[in-house]
Amino acid sequence: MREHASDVMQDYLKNIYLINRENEGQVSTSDLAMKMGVSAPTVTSMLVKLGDKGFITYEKYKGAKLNTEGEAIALEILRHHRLIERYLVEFLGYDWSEVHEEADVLEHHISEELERRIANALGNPKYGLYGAPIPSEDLTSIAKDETTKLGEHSAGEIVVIERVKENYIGSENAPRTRDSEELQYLAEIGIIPGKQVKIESVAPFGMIKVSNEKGEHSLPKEVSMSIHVREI
Amino acid sequence: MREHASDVMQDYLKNIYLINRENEGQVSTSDLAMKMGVSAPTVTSMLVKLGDKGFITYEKYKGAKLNTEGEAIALEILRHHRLIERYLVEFLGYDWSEVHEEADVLEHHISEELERRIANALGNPKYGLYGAPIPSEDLTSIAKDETTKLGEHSAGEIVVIERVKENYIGSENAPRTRDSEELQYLAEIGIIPGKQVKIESVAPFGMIKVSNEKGEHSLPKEVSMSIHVREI
DNA sequence: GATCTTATTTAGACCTATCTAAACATATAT
DNA sequence: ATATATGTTTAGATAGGTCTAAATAAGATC
Ligand SMILES: [Mn+2]
Ligand SMILES: [Mn+2]
Ligand SMILES: [Mn+2]
Ligand SMILES: [Mn+2]
Repeated sequence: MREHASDVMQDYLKNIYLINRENEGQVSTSDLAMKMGVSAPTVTSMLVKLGDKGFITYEKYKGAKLNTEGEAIALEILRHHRLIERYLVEFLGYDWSEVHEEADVLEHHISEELERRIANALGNPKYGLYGAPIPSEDLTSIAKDETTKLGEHSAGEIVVIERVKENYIGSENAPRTRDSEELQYLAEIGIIPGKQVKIESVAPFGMIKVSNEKGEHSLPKEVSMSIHVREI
Repeated sequence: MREHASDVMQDYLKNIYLINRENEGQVSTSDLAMKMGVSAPTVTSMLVKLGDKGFITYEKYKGAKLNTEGEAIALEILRHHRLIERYLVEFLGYDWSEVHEEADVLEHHISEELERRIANALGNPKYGLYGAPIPSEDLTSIAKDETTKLGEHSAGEIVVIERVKENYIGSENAPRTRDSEELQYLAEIGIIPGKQVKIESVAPFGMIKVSNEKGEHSLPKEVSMSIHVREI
């Protein structure tokens, strides 16, 4: 029936999907290499394989784009990831800053049965931590993200944090995965889903200054663009 | 520090440990091949690698024996396995016949942190499903198995089922892993931890006939030797 | 103890995922 | 339009885990 995708391939497909969310069009070799933490030639050879298996359409020097099958796999893994994260927080007392790496491994190794049971225990949620939408069980739909980015707001506005992204575009325009320490720091200064912040000013270089009950905090552009909020 | 053991190596070490429990002395290439579901040459080459890494002592044509390091890894994986099985049953409503395969995969992929949280949720138990002893967190001790084997009892005795082994020595003297259907069948005829059976007779070839509220059931030697009980 | 049988190892191959160094293509700047 | 810089692919190598076919060692039988 469906071609088999190894764990590693699943990660490539998931990351192609995630990069593509940020960055419409084809996904480049170097963006993927950065995200996957491997060399560019490694990516090239993998893209060829993924293309042969029909998961993606790959054009030399142009980049990769998911096909229907590849997207289904990406959504499947993303669903696992977000369900696992939420489960670990709600049922095993993890802090939201600690679950990402655990989920990044387990996402490839839970059975469909365990996925169902975890989803069920959580009440079959449509959103995971920080409002990240969870693909539906049949992998046909994924809730739309209704939020805006903190970095797009202007001085004086008050917003509610909805979501702190795990993956974002870093300072050199390279995608990266935020690590626990970074998430922890943001938590410490009160950048936590559900909490409010006021935009104090937007300084040069897109630096943004926000305030909350923990005081005033300056965030660089890349960071403020990775925090999703809702205006009130 | 410690040499790295891949997932596959972890399974070899775990299975060397388990075979050795049944069968004192060195573990043979063919027993391991059977248990792992791979060819004999594959095992030979893996035993050489495990020897080079210091996990086992391997002598050509004589078989393998775990070293301290290899045993620690085996116990670690076994601990994960048994904690996961019990967690799935107690917290996610799995039936005890369904969890083995799930645990066989997940045992390699949970972090030490998740292991601790799972153990904690279960009250840091010393025994898993069917009374299978769980190695301690520091991997130095494992509770002793106080049970006897159903197949060692005589007609007239009444025993309580303590444990239905997942791994046992099959009819051709080859170790095998019991599958869900088999566990399910045993469950259906009332061979379930905690339940009593009376030994009705011991027939030729070690065939044993037992009775309980579900009626009379005949079990072949290999099966009766894989069911641990306590006399009352 | 010579012979037959069975267990084990050796040899040689393949597939996956990765790397570095070198070649080449595309995009940018002068 | 040419030169330069950057991004991408090709080439060739390595390591892990597996296989089948063939050689060889150990164990069992007579
Ligand atoms: Mn992953
Ligand atoms: Mn799934
Ligand atoms: Mn396993
Ligand atoms: Mn552990």
